Amino acid sequence: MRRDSRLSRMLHVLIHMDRHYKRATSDTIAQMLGTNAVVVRRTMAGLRKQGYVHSEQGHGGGWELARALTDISLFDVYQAIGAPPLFAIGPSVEQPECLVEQAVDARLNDALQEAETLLLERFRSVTVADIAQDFDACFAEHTHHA
Amino acid sequence: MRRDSRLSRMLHVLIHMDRHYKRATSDTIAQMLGTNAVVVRRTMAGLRKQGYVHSEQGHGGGWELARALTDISLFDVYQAIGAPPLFAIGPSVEQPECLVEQAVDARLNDALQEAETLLLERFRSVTVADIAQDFDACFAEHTHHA
DNA sequence: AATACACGTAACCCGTCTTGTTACAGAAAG
DNA sequence: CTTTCTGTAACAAGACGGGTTACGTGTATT
Ligand code: FES
Ligand code: FES
Repeated sequence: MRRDSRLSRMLHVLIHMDRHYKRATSDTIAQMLGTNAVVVRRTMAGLRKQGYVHSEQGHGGGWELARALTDISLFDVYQAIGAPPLFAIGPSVEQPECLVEQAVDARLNDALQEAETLLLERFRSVTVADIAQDFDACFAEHTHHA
Repeated sequence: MRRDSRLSRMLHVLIHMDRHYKRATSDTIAQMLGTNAVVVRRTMAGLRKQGYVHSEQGHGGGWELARALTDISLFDVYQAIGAPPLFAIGPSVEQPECLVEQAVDARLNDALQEAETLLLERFRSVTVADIAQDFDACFAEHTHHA
């Protein structure tokens, strides 16, 4: 359990639901992700709150897409899972007294802020549908050579 | 203990040694960082291995700079502490079978790689001396208004 | 109504990683 | 020889993502 994989997993699920099965239970999804149904529900709760997916209880229930993949960006999904911290490094304390430490943290935060801005910009500019198309292309390539 | 603060701390120490006391014991450094002497030795061991600082044992020993701050970049320090992981998010597994997951991870890694490149580029282009100068400027400003 | 199915959520444990702490060995100066 | 340092190993603490169990709730089937 090193790095937070929730974003990756949720993207996978969204595309899976769009391309394979419009409706899927937590258990099915958990199996394909190699994890647990509770983890799936826990993570997808965020997506539901934002209205990207819809869930129904009881017999025949499960999860289904509530929006087109073209209307969901990586940033949307990132936000939906709670916008977890992006970086594993950072300053030591929030409000350091020492002026040197303030200068250090300012420079460090500058660089981190730049990288974060770039990363989130990329997230904003890519839709889940874009990734699905990548898959389509890769799949076509795959079958073409077979 | 949220984010790895070793980089920030080591930068602080380097500038402290250059501007205040050329020689300092682990205990002194630990006190100014608000931590423990063993943690200081542990972290600074990397800087010593790279030849940025020098340590001497026994009575009157301690740490001192072995290179000018102008010759040490943030990237150097980052490398010296072991180049810890920069990001807290990432793909779930290394070699996914599912082509969708591969497409997801490819896009994700693309964005992360871009951000990492930018961040390390910034680290490379800033020397510890640059930060020390920031401090000088801030300090002058501070006393000027007093 | 009873049952099976599936989500919702809380509670708990586990693995990993940084950080803090204790303990002890070795080296250098007084 | 004692004091003052570093060098390391070993271990505990705290945080966090992730896995698991348990139980409640809603819904379709019988
Ligand atoms: S398992 Fe369905 S898309 Fe990967
Ligand atoms: S304590 Fe010496 S520079 Fe911050």
